[in-house]
Amino acid sequence: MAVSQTAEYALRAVVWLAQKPGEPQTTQQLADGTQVSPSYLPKVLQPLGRAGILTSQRGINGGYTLARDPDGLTLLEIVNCVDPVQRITRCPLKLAGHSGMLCPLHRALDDAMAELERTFRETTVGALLRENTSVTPLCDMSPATVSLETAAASAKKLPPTSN
Amino acid sequence: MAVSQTAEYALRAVVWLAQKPGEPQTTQQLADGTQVSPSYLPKVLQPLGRAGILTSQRGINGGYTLARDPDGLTLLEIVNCVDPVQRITRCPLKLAGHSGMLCPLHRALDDAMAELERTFRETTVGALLRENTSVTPLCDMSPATVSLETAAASAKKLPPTSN
DNA sequence: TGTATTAAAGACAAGATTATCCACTTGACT
DNA sequence: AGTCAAGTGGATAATCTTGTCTTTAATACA
Repeated sequence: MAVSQTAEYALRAVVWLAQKPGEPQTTQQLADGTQVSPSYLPKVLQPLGRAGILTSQRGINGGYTLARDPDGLTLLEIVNCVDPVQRITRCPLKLAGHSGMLCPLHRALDDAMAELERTFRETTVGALLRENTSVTPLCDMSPATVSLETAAASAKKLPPTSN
Repeated sequence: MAVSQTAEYALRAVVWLAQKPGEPQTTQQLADGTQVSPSYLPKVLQPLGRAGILTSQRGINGGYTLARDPDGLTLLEIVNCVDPVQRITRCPLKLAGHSGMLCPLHRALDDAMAELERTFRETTVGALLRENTSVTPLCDMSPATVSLETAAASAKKLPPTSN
């Protein structure tokens, strides 16, 4: 039982975008920065676009931009776009007498999902960025890694943009 | 994001068995009672057997029996047998500088998984059975349902055992 | 010892998730 | 308009989860 790959990818992408406000990031840039396959990433981002969490722009200087204030954007909204937290509202066994109420087992399972939901709802992207842990703001760019990544990126095909 | 089918099935089966102490339940009885496919159920139960949560006995009067005291048996142990709660112990992106500590994003994700784990660990099977809700102890047998189920079961092939 | 009953194990099928690729559209900038 | 750089959408493949079936092994009982 884990956060799905797709949800992971979506969260990484949004956090990355939140660190690049006003700079549209191409699929390639996002894929490099978040270590997600560039061919799969668009599939992950499309639901986020439809939900208004990010905007996409085609053509030169296009890419994805965060459309929401990071401080008002919860992790729950993001995961719910791509892999919704499924609450249990009625007994999965269709049993007579379980109309409104859940049996103890499914009550317990739904409580667990509710906890998960709460944790995700209480964390905003903005709050993540402001945490000053020793490691890094997001999940990337310690000095060594940054130089490696940009080296790899420019080696591929990117012009030496200032980044 | 939800509890997997397999984990659901395992939990249903264990709760069912906890309600039938000392009466080995055959795959068919368990499948009827928990509404799990009788051809899939054995696959779900085998890991529970290996973990010592239940015992199985072949032959006449065989079946599955709960091997543990329901009050000492947590939901976490059960789900961990078939669909382990995966904690995040190191950054999924292999980044330099993230040896011991998680970045804020993965810290948050792991916190959510920890909450899930805690909820499951704090609920025992015994506690579920003792809850006296209006619905029923487990997820089954309101009077109407019981008669329907036993009717269906005996219609299939079971001799009119006293049950 | 033989037979009926039951779980165990493994091969296989169906479905969902994850991932790849290509043709197409949009947009910016000559 | 023409051209290049991007995202969009659809078809397809690979992998994992879920489910089925058949054969085998164990157990009880006559």
